[in-house]
Amino acid sequence: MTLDGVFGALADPTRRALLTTLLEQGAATATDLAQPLPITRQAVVKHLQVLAHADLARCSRQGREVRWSAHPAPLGDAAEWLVRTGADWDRRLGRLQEAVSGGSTSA
Amino acid sequence: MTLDGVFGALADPTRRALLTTLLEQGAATATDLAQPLPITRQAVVKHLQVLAHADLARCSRQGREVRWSAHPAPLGDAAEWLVRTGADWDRRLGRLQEAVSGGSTSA
DNA sequence: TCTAGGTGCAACCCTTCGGTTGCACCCTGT
DNA sequence: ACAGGGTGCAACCGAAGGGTTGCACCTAGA
Repeated sequence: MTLDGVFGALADPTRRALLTTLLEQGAATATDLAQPLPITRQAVVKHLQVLAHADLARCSRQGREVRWSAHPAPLGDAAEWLVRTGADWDRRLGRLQEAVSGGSTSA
Repeated sequence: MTLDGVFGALADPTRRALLTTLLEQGAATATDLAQPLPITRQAVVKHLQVLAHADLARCSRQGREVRWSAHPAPLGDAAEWLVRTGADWDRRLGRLQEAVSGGSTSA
């Protein structure tokens, strides 16, 4: 899994909105998704392709329509990275506090 | 808190590396951070400024040096967004499975 | 005081990104 | 068959991103 792709995809508010919309509605076409937005269908397609490149969205053709759906599994990997990084810091902070306020004066 | 800034800052592998380095080493100057990297000190400074803009890093002047340190609190907010979004999807998937394989045929 | 190391600022380059437009293509329904 | 809606592709544009270089400034230390 590529953290670059996932974080990069989530960095854009329009893409986060598209992702949540897909999660709420289950599946939709680019045309449908573009309608309430102030941008073109083509722009939405580009955003969806970015999401797809991060494996956060997938598309399947049905007749002349292309239905997009969310695939939030990589969110878990990204969350894991965040929590692990933050947890490491918490542990380090805990050790630092121990060292500062702990029993022995020496570090 | 701005998810744009945090996710955007984490989208770059160099910035993630800088962040983890700061978390491991506690604090460092831009010159120190740039030394093992194949990029210029100025590039590192720009990356650190991006991290600072997302409130993921902070700097303080000490004499003629500027020491940078990590501030991973926003990671928790970003992780919360990820988990919440993923959890929503899990609940929806659970309901869908109930509707498909559950007792009553109507949704 | 003078030298050297660390920093900040500004200009510049090339690439990527977000977005638009125009057009060709294909599927659907009458 | 044919009109219409949905899609894909390509070109184009302005802005932002990542990176570099050059130089001025300031602080520490001899």
